[in-house]
Amino acid sequence: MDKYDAQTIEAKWQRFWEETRAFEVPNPEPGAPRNEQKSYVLEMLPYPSGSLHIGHVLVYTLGDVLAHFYRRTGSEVLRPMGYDSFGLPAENAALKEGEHPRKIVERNIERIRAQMKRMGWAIDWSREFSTHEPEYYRWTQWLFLKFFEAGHAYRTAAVVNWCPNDQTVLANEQVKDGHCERCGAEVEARKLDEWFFRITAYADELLDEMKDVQWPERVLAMQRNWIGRSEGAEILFRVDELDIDIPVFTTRPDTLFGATFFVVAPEHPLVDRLAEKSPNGDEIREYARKAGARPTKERAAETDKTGVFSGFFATNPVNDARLPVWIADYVLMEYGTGAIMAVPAHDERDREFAERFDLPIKAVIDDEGKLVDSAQFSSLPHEEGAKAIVEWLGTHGRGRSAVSYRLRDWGWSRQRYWGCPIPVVYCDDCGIVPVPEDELPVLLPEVEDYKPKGVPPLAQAEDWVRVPCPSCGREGRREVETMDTFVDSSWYFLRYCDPDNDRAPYDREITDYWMPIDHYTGGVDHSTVHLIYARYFTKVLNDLGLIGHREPFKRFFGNGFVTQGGAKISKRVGGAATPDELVESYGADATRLSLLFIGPADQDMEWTPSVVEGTQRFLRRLWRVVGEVADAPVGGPPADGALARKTHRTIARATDDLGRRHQFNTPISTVMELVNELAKAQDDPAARFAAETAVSLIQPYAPHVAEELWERLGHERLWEHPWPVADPALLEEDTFELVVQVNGKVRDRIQVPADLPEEELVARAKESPKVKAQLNGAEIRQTIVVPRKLVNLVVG
RNA sequence: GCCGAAGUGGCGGAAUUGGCAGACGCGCCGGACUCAAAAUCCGGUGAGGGAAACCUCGUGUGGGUUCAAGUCCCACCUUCGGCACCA
Repeated sequence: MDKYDAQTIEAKWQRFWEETRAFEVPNPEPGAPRNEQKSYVLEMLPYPSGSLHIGHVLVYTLGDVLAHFYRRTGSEVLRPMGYDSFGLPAENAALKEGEHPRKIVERNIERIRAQMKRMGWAIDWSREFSTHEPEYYRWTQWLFLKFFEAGHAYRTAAVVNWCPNDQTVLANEQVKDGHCERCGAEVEARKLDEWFFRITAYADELLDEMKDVQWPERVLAMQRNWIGRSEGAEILFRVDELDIDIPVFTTRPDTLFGATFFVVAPEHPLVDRLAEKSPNGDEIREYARKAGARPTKERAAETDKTGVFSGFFATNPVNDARLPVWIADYVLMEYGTGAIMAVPAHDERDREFAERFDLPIKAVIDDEGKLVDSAQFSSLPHEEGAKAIVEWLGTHGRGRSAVSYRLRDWGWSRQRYWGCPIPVVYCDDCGIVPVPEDELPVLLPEVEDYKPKGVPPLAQAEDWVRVPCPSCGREGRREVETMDTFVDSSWYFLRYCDPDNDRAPYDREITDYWMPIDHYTGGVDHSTVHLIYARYFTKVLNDLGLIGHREPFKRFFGNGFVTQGGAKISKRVGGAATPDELVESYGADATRLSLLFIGPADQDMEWTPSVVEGTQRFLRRLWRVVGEVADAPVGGPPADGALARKTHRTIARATDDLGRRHQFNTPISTVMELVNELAKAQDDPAARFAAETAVSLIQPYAPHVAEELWERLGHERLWEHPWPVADPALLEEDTFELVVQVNGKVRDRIQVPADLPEEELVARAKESPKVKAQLNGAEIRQTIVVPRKLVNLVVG
């Protein structure tokens, strides 16, 4: 038999799949019967900011394995691909290369597409699109209009994250550790007008509907942390001298009797009024100005608490205690109400402040967790006390239970060029006016200088900006900011369902068939960004009646990072292998196999050349062994010997690992075992069955070599061939190795017939010379029998 | 501090419902083929003791439950990820 030649084989089948459009799937015809079993398999779409790296090979191979597996187990599989080509990542790549973003992006897309085809991924290429194409962003704009009309989108002045390097606003979700997620520059606080989506209105839905998805706990936990829901109470404190009530939020209403002072944040709107009436107004104003200008991060880093007394007192509604009102920067305006009741006995920060400024500390919970010194609530367990106190506040009109969130509204407009234009017009008379649907898309104009400089580059396109107000017809001005890339990617999976629709973003009947996505794969770095935005979008679209589901991704698989030489591979690092080089040296099949064989795909993994050398060696071995079996004459009766049974067990294991356990590495191991067995028993009557099965089971991982060997075995179109099914009758051997333990320690292993009754198993165990030696005549106190596994003899 | 995940040979990892720890692969050692090497094939490979049969120990640490624990319970330690002056 000839040598295994990956390049020739892979070229042959890739050409065949392309010519026969093997992986295109039609949409259901209206009214026609539909395949009951559909499977929408998707991986996060790539930014065309360069070419594919080894991490991409992992993600898309994971999706590919599933797509093949589901197709062959009877599902109609939708497995599309596109490019997240608008927005910062793509634009920054273009700026680096010094050419127009469109040119760079389109060049990268061509490169990536070629790489994907060279990997042999089973993609429905007829549905491909890029988010920067007007045919796509027209509908991004259309969806925005729906959001805007329904009050989900609004524009307001806010303190936002400003990246001085990228010269644009960033969403909270795009700031990691105080730095820009994309470029790493330290983020500044700026107050300016921004577009927002009211995602906070969906905080509870985003939490509650997690129960309807099968996601890794770690990802759900990240989203929970991000949303940061805290239950507690809002309580009104009265300042008589000023005739005002100040609300505070607390998660610990049970400690209300322990409040000994009161603090408002320096940015709190009431600070001006306090200063105005206070004898030390200048000091207050000075403190508030200085403290308020500092970012939260910096304030938190301060070791000593600072603050200034206002001269006023707030009244504790439960006991009329007069609490001195302080202004201090350890209280943040952006959380709760920007004012707190301070309970130094039971809050570390309040305690530090009390100690620093010599304020009283009053304990109201004892060692047993019961309330003390709390009037009629004393001696209640503190959880009950909390409820009782909130109830009391309610009946006296001084408070109610309340919930606070860490989540902020999603700021998504960018002062940059390369993004989806926002279809609104500013009119002096009519305000913000949406562009009529039939005038979409608002095309992104060409501008001379698209480089970021703090003001939106679109403002230069004066002819484009000046437009009649759609409402009154007088002169208006277009919005010159653009949408963030995460808006584009919040609905792209719907467009794949119906990519050529020019009357709507998609046909509801078609999305109702394909959606939700059955298996979504991508990096967990998107846990609190794309994955939360897409969930939010889906819920709004559902509430607007535009789609029939509330969660976009039924199951999410968060793949680990691939490292080479210890570094995360996002760009080409020195010495790291690229997919192109790997494919050239080892072929696509060995490369694909290597990334899934290293270890569990949901954990980070270190890729080394020795792994792909190992998988290449396996493929050569498979090629030789299966080739030899294929060349041998066919014949012999149906076999039920050891090799046949091993083959059935391999089917069962690979199927269960892939279909139920979503484990990608162990199916490869189990097929390797089968090939090892087959190599030793090529004359076995079941050899051909074993060879065919090995090829069939490895097909999702290494589709080219599998197809070629399948053809040599006299068959065709393995990718459409039903997945093998194990015969339950042949899953076990007719004998098994009985483990004999004495006092729980293995003392012998004996081969026995599978159908031996329990008493007989025990008898055989006792006959073993090794066991006899151990027992040494002692009396057996207890006998444990695990059928088909072991016998344990317990002696005194 | 809070939330989450994870600690197993020289290395990546396997062990699905509590039932033989270390599958599969890498590396290493020995052998075959070869003038030689590469490739390939065959065998070995947790640690300690022993000539061997075999024995003892062994899944981060310390306890516990059980005939039996990598797996379950309690208390810790370490690493990684998220959140964090969030009241």
